[in-house]
Amino acid sequence: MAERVRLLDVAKAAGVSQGTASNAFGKPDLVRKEVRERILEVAKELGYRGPHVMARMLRTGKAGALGVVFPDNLEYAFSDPVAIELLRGVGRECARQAVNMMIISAENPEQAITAINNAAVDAFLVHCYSDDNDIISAIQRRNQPLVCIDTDIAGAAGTVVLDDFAGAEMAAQHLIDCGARKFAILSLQANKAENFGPMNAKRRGAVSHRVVRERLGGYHASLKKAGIAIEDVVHIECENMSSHSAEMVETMLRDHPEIDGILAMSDVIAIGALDGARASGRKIPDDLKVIGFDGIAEGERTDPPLSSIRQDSVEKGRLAAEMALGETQGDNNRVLETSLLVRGSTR
Amino acid sequence: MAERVRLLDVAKAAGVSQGTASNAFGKPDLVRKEVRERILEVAKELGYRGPHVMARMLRTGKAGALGVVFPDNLEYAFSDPVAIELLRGVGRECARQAVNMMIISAENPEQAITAINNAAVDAFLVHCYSDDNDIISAIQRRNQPLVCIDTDIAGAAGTVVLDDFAGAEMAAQHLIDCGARKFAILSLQANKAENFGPMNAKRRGAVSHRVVRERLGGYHASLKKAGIAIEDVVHIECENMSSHSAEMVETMLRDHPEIDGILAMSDVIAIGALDGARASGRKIPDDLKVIGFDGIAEGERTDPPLSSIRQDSVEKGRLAAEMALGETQGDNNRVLETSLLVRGSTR
DNA sequence: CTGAAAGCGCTTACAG
DNA sequence: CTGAAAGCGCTTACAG
Repeated sequence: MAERVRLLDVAKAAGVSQGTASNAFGKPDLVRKEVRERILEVAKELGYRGPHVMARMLRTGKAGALGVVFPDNLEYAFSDPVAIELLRGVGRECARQAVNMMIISAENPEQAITAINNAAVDAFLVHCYSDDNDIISAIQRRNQPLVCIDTDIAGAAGTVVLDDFAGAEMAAQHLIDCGARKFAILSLQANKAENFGPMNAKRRGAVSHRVVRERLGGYHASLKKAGIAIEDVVHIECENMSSHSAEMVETMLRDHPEIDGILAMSDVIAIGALDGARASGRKIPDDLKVIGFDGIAEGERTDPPLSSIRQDSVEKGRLAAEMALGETQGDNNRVLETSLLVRGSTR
Repeated sequence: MAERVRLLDVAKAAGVSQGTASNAFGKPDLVRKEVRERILEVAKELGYRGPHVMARMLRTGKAGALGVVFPDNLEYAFSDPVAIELLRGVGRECARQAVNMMIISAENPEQAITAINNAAVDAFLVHCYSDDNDIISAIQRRNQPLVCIDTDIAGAAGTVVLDDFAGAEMAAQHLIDCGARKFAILSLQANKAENFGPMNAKRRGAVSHRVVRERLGGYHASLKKAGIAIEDVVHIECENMSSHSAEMVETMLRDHPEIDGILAMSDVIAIGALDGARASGRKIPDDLKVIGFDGIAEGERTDPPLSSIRQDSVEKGRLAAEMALGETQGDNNRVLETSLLVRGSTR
């Protein structure tokens, strides 16, 4: 490959100083029109490809990119429908602000830290459930704006979370209103230790993921209000994967045939629950009512269509990106609302 | 904020040269253990945050990131299930090679070109349908490895495409084997001009998107072989969106009630076709057989489950990333195979 | 194994 | 509006 043409080469060939040549590209208003055009023409003749990105970055200190990290599970970003919606929102805001989107990729936590240190970005966005995390610390060490989604982290420039408590309250209240009395709660993973299956009271007390804690609290609040004892509620911790929750629900319905209402902490889990319930011979919503959480599009096509608590994940991502990129004034701890979405799986 | 601590500050404080300090971080083997440890300790005391990313990039010329561009439609990346699978594959390979993933984001083509010029990456991956494209030219001007997915572009370092022709042949042959005789083809967008609706012979001759050209060719080959005249086949160009194809199919079945086989160029289109056919009172597969293309997971849950031509989009993305990052020897024009996926929508 | 020096390519005060 | 100069922070030949 030929030697790279530099700005200085262009400047010399055009008979101007390097500074003027630089301005011709970066600040066109500062250069007289004829001069600018001559510089651009000479540049084209020499095959100059425009200012070197890395050099400009070093000089200006601006990377023109937003880093996005998924510390809990790095492949998760492109698997979970909710995470994808989030990315769509982030992408939208990045496009609006003419900033690229750097997805930090790694196979394991150690590599993730290296990846974070190697990323030329102006700010970070983190989606995670827990806050005690080496990856988070690595980001904080970079000393750049950091916005957290779905969890609170001390020292973050901002936080975007859902009013998970209120959403869960709504979900449980809705099932109660539909006549359910014997409840099962299908929980998302509650903390770092993977411990899928029945969730006893001890484990329910050791929840470190904010989302799980809040949603559990919301469910319980409505159930208690309706006079239902929490000890009588079946709790199961599920992987966020339909095939897994389907199995869990089949087993559960064998052990607890009386269950007539399922509160699932995600639509992905709820969709599996529909499968498991159908395989167990239950008619939904007649025998058993199921409500999910998130309101993903796929819930429209299930059999029956899935009731849920709708959240606007796209907006969640967009807003977080906006905050990270520093266009937001004032309050930097945002709580987004949810709404009840009634479809065929409850009545 | 305090002044940034530089490597030179660390070197001075540790009583070594800057070069040695640099090696302590980047090439630990070249520095005696005690010296290295002293340097690292001094660094920690001074609050040195590790080598400045941009400076290292400028010096080494390596960005440690792969650029990913979706020139046809920039929001498409996080909307289309097939694009998301592609991204998952790219992400997986990036993780394997410890490289980050830079998604080029922009609201319009002009901004996209700026975004490309501002991206500090080592190589580009492009997913697109057409090859005549200002955005592609902008990437090529960067003079970095470029791998194209789903289209051929002159001067690309590599290409990953599907054997779309063979896949489409299989799809049509399968419907013929199932007894269909009166066909409709639901095409993806055929070229830059959005021209949704009936697709006459003239427009069928002006297809610039490779995928559409190949799939159309494959369908036609099987149909001709079965003695079906192409002029009798209804062709409709659809937006790649289920709600749109559903409408198109309702109208189509009103105008052409004889249709008993639908060949859809994507599963997203096919899923809409199922809706449209159901709304028109057709029983699938008894009255009408439908086959899609792609084999996305969502096709398992439709009513009835969708037959399709399966492609491995994850592997497509992964392979393209591998090629772009230069780990591939030999042939750099890969053609991936497809397979027939028979489910409830055909019999 | 260590040190002194050059230079990656640019932008931005500064002086005119 | 233009030019000369400094410096962003690092890594890497090179000489010892």
